[in-house]
This record gives sequence, C-alpha cells and structure tokens, in this order.
Amino acid sequence: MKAVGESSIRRLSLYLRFLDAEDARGRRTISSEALAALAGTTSAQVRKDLSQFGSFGIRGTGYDLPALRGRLREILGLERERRVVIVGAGKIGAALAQYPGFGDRGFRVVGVYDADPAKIGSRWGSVRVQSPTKLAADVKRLDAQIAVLAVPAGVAQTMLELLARAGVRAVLNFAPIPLAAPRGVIVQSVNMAQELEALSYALAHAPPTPVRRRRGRD
Amino acid sequence: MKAVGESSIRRLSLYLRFLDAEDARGRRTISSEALAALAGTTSAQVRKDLSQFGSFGIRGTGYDLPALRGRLREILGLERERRVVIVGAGKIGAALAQYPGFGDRGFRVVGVYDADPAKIGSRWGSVRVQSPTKLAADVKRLDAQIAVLAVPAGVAQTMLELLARAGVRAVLNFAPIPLAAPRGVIVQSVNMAQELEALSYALAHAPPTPVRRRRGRD
DNA sequence: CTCTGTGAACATCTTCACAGCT
DNA sequence: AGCTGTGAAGATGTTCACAGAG
Repeated sequence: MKAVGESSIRRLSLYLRFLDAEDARGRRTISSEALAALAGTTSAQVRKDLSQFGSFGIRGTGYDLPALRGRLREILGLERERRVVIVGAGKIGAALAQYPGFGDRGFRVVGVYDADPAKIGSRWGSVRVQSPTKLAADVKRLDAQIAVLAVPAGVAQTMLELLARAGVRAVLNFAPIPLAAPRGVIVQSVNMAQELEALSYALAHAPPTPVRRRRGRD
Repeated sequence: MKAVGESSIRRLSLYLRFLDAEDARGRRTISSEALAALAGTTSAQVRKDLSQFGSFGIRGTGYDLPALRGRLREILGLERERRVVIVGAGKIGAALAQYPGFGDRGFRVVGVYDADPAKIGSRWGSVRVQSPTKLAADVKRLDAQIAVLAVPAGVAQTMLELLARAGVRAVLNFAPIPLAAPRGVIVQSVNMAQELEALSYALAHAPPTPVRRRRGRD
C-alpha cells in the first residue's frame, strides 16, 4: 500500500460520519456524487480517496453503504476501543472529555491528570483527577495508547516526553506551540490561536466585499 | 499583492508568538534560521513566508525583531481589537472564552448565546448568556465581526445563517460537519473528531515500530 | 563572509476527463 | 446508460541552491 495523504484520512473521517447517518436512515447504496454533496467536496475527490484502499465501488451503481462504512471504520482503526488519557484538567480537557465524538467513536477516557493539587481528586465522569506522577504506571496498567495534551505551552514538551516514556503512542496536542515528537510517538496539534488569527488575517485583507475561505469545507 | 497561501498565514501566527517571546527577553535581531528553529520549520520556509509581504530583512544580519513583530501584527490584522460573540455556551465555548491566546491577542468576547433556558442569564466573565434571539440586534450594536460557533452539528448551519444575516463576517466553527458559507462570510472549521481519527488511523497503520506525523510540526 | 530573497526543482494535493465495468 | 477507477493536467506548497546585498 502506497503512502496515503494526510488530507485523505481527514476526509475519510468525515465521510464515515455521513455514512453512519445515511445508514441509520436505511440507505443501502451511495454514489460518490451523493457522498461528495454531503461532505462538501467533489465526486472525483471521493473516488480518489476511496480508491487508495482498493476498489469497493460498483460501477453503474455506487458503493454498498454498509460495506463501505465497515471498510472505513476498519481503515481508520475504529473497530477497536482506544484508551485515552487526558493531561491537563482545565477547560479544554473538560470539553474534550465530554465531547460526543469522543466516546461515540470508541475513544474511552481512562485517566485525567493535572499538577494542580486543588484539582487532584475531583471526579470527571467515572475517573478521578490524578497527579501526573501517576502517569507512567497508569499508562502501562491501563494500556492507554492516546493522550490528549491540554497543558500550558511552557510544560507541554516536558509532558510530551513523560508521556512518550510512559509508552503513549499518539498525542493530540492543544498547547499553542510546535512540539518535537519523541521517536515512535505521533503528535497531532490543534492550535486555536492560529485558526483565530487566520480569520483575523482574512478579515483584514478581504474587507469591503466578500470572499471565501476553507478548511473542512467552504 | 498576489495570493498568499493559507499555510503561510498559519505560520506567521506562530512566528509572531516566538517574536513576542524573544522581544520580551530583549533580543533585537533574529535570523530566518533562528526563527525557523523556534517555530519548527526551515529557514527557507521562513524567508519565503516573509518575502511574500516585502523584503524587510537585512542581508548578513537577519530581521529587525521589533520591526518584524510589528509588521506581522499588522499583516495578521491584530492591531485593532476584534469583538467576538460565542454561540453555544457549552464546554467548548467556555474553553475558548477563557483561552489566554484569545484575550491576549485582542479578541474580546462581547456576547455569549445559548438556546438552553437553563443557561440563559448565567455569568461568563463580564457578560451574561443570552438567548440567540438577541443575536441580530447585538451583533450590530456591539459591532462583532467574529463568531465562535460551538453548537451541536444539527443546528450549526442554521445558526451560521443567522449569524451571517446579523452581519458577522468570520466564523470559527467547532461543529463536526462541513458548513456552507453564506456569501461574504469566512468560515474556518476545527474538527476534533477528524484529528482524533487521524491519530487512530496512524496508530492502526504504523504500529509495530515508529513513524512520524505532522500538523503544526513534527 | 553571513544571511536574505528568489527562481527552479520537487513533492503533494486537487480537478479533469475518459476508458471500461456492470 | 450510469458510475467507478485512474492516468494526466493543473494548482498549491515545500525544499534546494545560489546570486547578490550588507
């Protein structure tokens, strides 16, 4: 299998969401055109994305919806439950912990950590906030593969390294700085400051009359 | 001025963060190499990004730090305060409202709206949660240009249209679906489900031994 | 001699357009 | 006839490598 683009993967995740919805309402088949309309892209894009993983469409008809749905879940690795630890028990951590897209897709929060003694011990759903000193042991014991890093920028790199040593394999970072990924750890960052400033730039440079913008769809 | 790439803008925002920090510690000049190291990119990339807006570097020396900083603030439209309304008073809205990168960069929250009667009237910093029926009048009165859309997927498009009619010019969307941007409105989306599933994909496909990943930096 | 600014090469992503399966 | 799968073209983004300013 040749290298699959990052952007294709992001779209697969989106396609899956719509396949779930269409499947729920009983649709059995869907064309690249129809799926593209839902996901806000083009039919060619949908076909290219899917064809990277084989050809499971039916010419003249479209894609078998339940089959495609199953295949995407498999491709995205959503068939198995992923255990997640949240590091940083602030508002962002809280928002993610209760985000429906989290639990719905098999991501289970098994631990929450924060260095603030005032927060340690408080309940977050079914888990209690712990000290980060517990991380190393917990990650191993609970077999957590994913960590959400929602700590201040100044301690993010240190925490990332701690997580890496503990055995975490993938990290979703919300600290607004670039992190150097330790060997063997996949780091994905979400930087809200950047998003906001991209909007500010667009406002400053497109002002009097309209213009469009993207990321996800237009 | 020729079209500037989306990705350049995102990096400018990052560069500015580090320029702020270096300026604070008294540095007066910085080379593309040094800035690249901080921002996790290459010197060529830094120079390409900056050269799109003119040539304000000094050959043999680097860039005048305060000057560059001022120029970036100007380019990103951060010299003027931006008034922001938050639609959806859930956890995500709350996380953003208290996010330091928000206030620090001149984004001021002037209103919070939620359809849930139980939330209406509660205090969020200096503002009270209002009904979305107040949006149209408030956006005009407060001259809000940016909205943060943190509502459930099902009502996001409707709210976006309401915001557009109210006169909002830019929207940062957290609902996990693509939105059709009304004419004259810039929509930027952050989809955490996609980020998470991209990690899941990477875990499923890079497992036994290491591999890297990106977005913001590796 | 250092470090910028930039054309040219390269790589990646998107769109087009059509051959060929059903 | 309808719709997929895919090469080829086009667009966008990144890296290289060097001429030339300071």
